[in-house]
Amino acid sequence: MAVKSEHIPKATIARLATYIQVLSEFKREGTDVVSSERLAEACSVNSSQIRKDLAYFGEFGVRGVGYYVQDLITSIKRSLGIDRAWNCALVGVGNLGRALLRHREFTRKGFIIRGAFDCDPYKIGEMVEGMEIVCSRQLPAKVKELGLEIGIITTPPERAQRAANYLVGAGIKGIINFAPARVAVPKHIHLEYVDFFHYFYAAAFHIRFDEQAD
Amino acid sequence: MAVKSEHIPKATIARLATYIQVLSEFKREGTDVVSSERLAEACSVNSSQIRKDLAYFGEFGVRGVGYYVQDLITSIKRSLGIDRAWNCALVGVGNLGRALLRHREFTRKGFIIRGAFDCDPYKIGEMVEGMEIVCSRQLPAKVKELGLEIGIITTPPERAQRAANYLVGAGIKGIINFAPARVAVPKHIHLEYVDFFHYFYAAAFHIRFDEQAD
DNA sequence: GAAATTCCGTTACAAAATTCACAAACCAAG
DNA sequence: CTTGGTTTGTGAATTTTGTAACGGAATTTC
Ligand SMILES: NC(=O)c1ccc[n+]([C@@H]2O[C@H](COP(=O)([O-])OP(=O)(O)OC[C@H]3O[C@@H](n4cnc5c(N)ncnc54)[C@H](O)[C@@H]3O)[C@@H](O)[C@H]2O)c1
Ligand SMILES: NC(=O)c1ccc[n+]([C@@H]2O[C@H](COP(=O)([O-])OP(=O)(O)OC[C@H]3O[C@@H](n4cnc5c(N)ncnc54)[C@H](O)[C@@H]3O)[C@@H](O)[C@H]2O)c1
Repeated sequence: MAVKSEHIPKATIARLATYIQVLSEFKREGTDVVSSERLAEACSVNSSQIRKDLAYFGEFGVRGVGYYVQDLITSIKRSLGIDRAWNCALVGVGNLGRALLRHREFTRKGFIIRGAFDCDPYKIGEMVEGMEIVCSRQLPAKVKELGLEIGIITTPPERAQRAANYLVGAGIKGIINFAPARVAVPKHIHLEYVDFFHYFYAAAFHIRFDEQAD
Repeated sequence: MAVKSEHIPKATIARLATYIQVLSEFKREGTDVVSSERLAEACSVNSSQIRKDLAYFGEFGVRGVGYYVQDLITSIKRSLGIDRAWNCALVGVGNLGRALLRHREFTRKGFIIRGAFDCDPYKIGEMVEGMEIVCSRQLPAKVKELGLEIGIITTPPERAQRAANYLVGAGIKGIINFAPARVAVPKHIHLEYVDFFHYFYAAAFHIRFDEQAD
């Protein structure tokens, strides 16, 4: 699906992910058609917001009717580029890495972890969830062989830069970094930071702030 | 630390978390003083942004000098309300829940998981990381007994609402929901959604978008 | 089949966030 | 003590994001 406008707000992308989640729930409940008003309520956003977000990508609704749930899910997925599978490499098979490898939802949502890499000789060769843990040095070969496009970093923070270097050198296109460390990559590589503590900090701040307001 | 202004942007809170991360790295490297310019570069933001974000909470810098790294970390922590420990309850001890329980960083950062709850009779009584898995029904008693304030939901999505209800009923103040499901809670309860797929969707979108731009 | 109703897409407007720009504050050197 | 070189904190300008309003397309009702 072609993008109409030049720049799309980061916040719009985040909301589209929420829309998919809520729409999938509607679908499971057997709802076929939904208005922007009803969807907005379920997502805790303004209904104009939804119509505007969708307008960046095309016209998906029917005036006087609303949006067909299944069609809208398909359209949003196409807009986000998740109407196809993405092959992923996971670097760092520790606690978190294993939890991700065992999570079936990644495959179901089209993010297929096809390679698991570690540098610990005791771990290399071990099977996790039907996948053999491979030495990080083999990344370049595996990236080419398996067509890996997205790298997932779940190493300790002090090793995150090295993992990123391996991934970039191997020709990966994007990186999702779960380690709490900033990493430097060439600017054509897309980089996302996932920091759980952001959420905890925000919660702590608001809980204390709300208390003070009383 | 008193808050100067009424409303503080959500984005500011998120950035403060990044500042702490980067400042901690500076500290480890032995840097004592840092200018907003240098911090900005390391965080990939504008330097006025940093000064403005900090100004919401007070005046932490010295003109002509910059910010004392350790002092600034302390000040930001106080501003966010993480200058003390927060007792947490984890509901749903599966793959992800276990990874979180084993993660030492939570305790180090002041988010201490003091209770692990599950509803699976086979899991109740099991020890994980020195903690006994307890039946969810005991939440109200444990919340009072241990002074638990933040609930972490790591149940399957279809059980997330029930877990939230338990937590709210038990008197928790905030919830961090790792399950991909919207939940309804009274508005005095602070709720944060952690959805890994947001990051994957954003990566997929940008990788494809950047390719198209060529 | 006309009128009333619903609800999308878009434009116009308002609000919020970000960046700019500069006075005031600080330090170091002479 | 003064001067010169920095760097903060903040009001003003700019950019971005979100909301409201409304014309028009589709459906339903009578
Ligand atoms: N466990 C959690 O719940 C959790 C939560 C939030 C963030 N994190 C972050 O995720 C990361 C991983 O956490 P964890 O608990 O799984 O740690 P872990 O120590 O259990 O696992 C890290 C793994 O990375 C491997 N590794 C180290 N250097 C490597 C390299 N250069 N190349 C490939 N593999 C390498 C190690 O051998 C190990 O298997 C950490 O940065 C942590 O801060 C973890
Ligand atoms: N595993 C991952 O890497 C991962 C990644 C992203 C999101 N998630 C989400 O996190 C959640 C947990 O994932 P998981 O892989 O750990 O699943 P899991 O099935 O391994 O664990 C879920 C646990 O919750 C318990 N549970 C169910 N209902 C409960 C209730 N009412 N009260 C208390 N406990 C209850 C189950 O007994 C089980 O132990 C899911 O919603 C999943 O979508 C997981």
